Amino acid sequence: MPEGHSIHRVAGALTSIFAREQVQARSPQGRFIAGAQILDGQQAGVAQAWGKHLFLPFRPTSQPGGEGDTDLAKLQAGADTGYPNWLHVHLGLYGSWRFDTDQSHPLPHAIGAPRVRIGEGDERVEDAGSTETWLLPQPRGQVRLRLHTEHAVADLSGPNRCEILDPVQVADTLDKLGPDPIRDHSGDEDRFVTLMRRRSIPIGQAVMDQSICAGPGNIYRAECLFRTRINPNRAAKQVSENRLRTLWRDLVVALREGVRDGKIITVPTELVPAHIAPEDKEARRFAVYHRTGRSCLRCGATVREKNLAGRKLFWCPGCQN
DNA sequence: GATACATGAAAAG
DNA sequence: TTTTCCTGTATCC
Repeated sequence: MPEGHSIHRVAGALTSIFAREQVQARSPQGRFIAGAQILDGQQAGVAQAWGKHLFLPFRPTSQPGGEGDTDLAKLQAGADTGYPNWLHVHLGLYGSWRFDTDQSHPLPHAIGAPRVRIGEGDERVEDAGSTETWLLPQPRGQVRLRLHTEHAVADLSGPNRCEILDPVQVADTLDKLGPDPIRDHSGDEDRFVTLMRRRSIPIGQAVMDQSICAGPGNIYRAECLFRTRINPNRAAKQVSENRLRTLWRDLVVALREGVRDGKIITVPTELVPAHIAPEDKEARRFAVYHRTGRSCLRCGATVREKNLAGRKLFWCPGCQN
């Protein structure tokens, strides 16, 4: 259940273990055999994330060329990256990446629904890729795609999307996405404001609309609207430009902290409870998310919950106006 | 053993 | 607006 910050961490992990390496690809589960066959034996480039979308570029080892620049903004503008095959993964609600490495690479933390590492405790097998000092762990559960070298393995389970795109298709995918606060390129804040002010849907819904803003999920939308005191039920176009700018900047801060920390902690320092009730452990991490019926850490009003477009929305009716 | 649920999004109605 | 897809875990019999 990852929001955008997790995907940027996945990109970092995949880059650290696979970039510039020749990678073996398999589909232990069997649902991505043709795709794995295309990637198998190819050289990976630097992985990229845009919102919740992950892109890992590949090219045949026979293909000449230098480093190759996999920057998505340049690709979107039509530049040749030197990589013909792009693995595109969206984890959806319960996809996950899990990693194992030998001693040569730091072990990336698992990302997604099952927050456990592969490797430890798992049965190991002498498989292609195993070395004298490192045996590949047996795939656990439904592994759609396994990527590995002699030093590291990444297992992908339960993705919403897992496909191979050519550069034009990658650009088409990016065209449908709004600006990503983690990337925060110049002009992104203006674009965010423009897109928001065109919409009559509640801003609580708009923040999660990936064509307006790519990256925030249910937690960041609740927490950042709380932090900026915006009522999520208000129509997006009805929120002042100033407050929209404040919201964008808060999303930039919150999501980037998420990338840095590897977890979502959004309670402002001054609101962190000195001591917390046993039944309210979440209060240290979240101000409103999953705090229905509890007292607002800022104003004391009772935090509310309701269903909005199929997802649970949490907010404080006291201080979000 | 059901069953509900999850930090998502697209398709179907 | 509802259904569907993808998987694993928690919780309830």
